[in-house]
Amino acid sequence: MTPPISDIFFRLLETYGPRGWWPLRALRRLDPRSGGYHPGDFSPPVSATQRFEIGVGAILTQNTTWKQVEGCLDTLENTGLLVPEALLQAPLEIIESAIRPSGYFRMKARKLCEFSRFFQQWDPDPPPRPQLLSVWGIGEETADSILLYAYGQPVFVVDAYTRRLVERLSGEAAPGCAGLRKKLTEPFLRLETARRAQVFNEFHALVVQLAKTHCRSRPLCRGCPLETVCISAGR
DNA sequence: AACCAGGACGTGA
DNA sequence: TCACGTCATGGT
Repeated sequence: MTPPISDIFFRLLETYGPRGWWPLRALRRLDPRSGGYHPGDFSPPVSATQRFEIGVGAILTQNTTWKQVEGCLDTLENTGLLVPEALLQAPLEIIESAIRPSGYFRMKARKLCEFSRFFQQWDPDPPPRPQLLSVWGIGEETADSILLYAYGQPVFVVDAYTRRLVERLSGEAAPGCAGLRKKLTEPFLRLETARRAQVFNEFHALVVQLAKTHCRSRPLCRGCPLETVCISAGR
């Protein structure tokens, strides 16, 4: 039978160690495994500048690799656009050219403007989830990432990787996004809020790591840290 | 050379 | 609600 979710979490944590998300550019040099910092140090991130960077990054990384996004964040920063006020008064073509490598650059330029306006209204208060979801360009995963990583809210981020992992572990179809989030959240409800946020912070980062190395669309089960507990293991 | 990447939206059934 | 097309660049 599939082990408890907490067991999955600890197996991943033992294997990969703390991931140190969100990967803010200011922290790029620090190696999460070098002991240079502790993942709890950044939840929640301290400055409005960093919260905005997280939101922008969450949008830019939609269906794209983080590596592409990093370059775009640098370009935005270097052109003075990594600030909500500046983004809102900049010509659309300037924004588009700055974020081109992240793909969907026309859509994402619009999304960044929508998010900037929203950010001005709410930050530094953590926005209510429904309000965040009402922003054009911010869906469930992006909203949850922002709530968790920018505002330290105890939200379990459910993305395509999470669903894939759960389905492979159990061998059966997972519930919808809301149902899956509830199912994954419940085992941790006895933890106090800040600790829960810290666990969810690491958990999502670890799931992404697993998805990149083993639990890919074409699975590489050899050497997977969950090989002994996964019903689909062996391919 | 197809396939995938830390999705979301619009549309028609 | 769900399936499907669209958005787009870059790495493997």
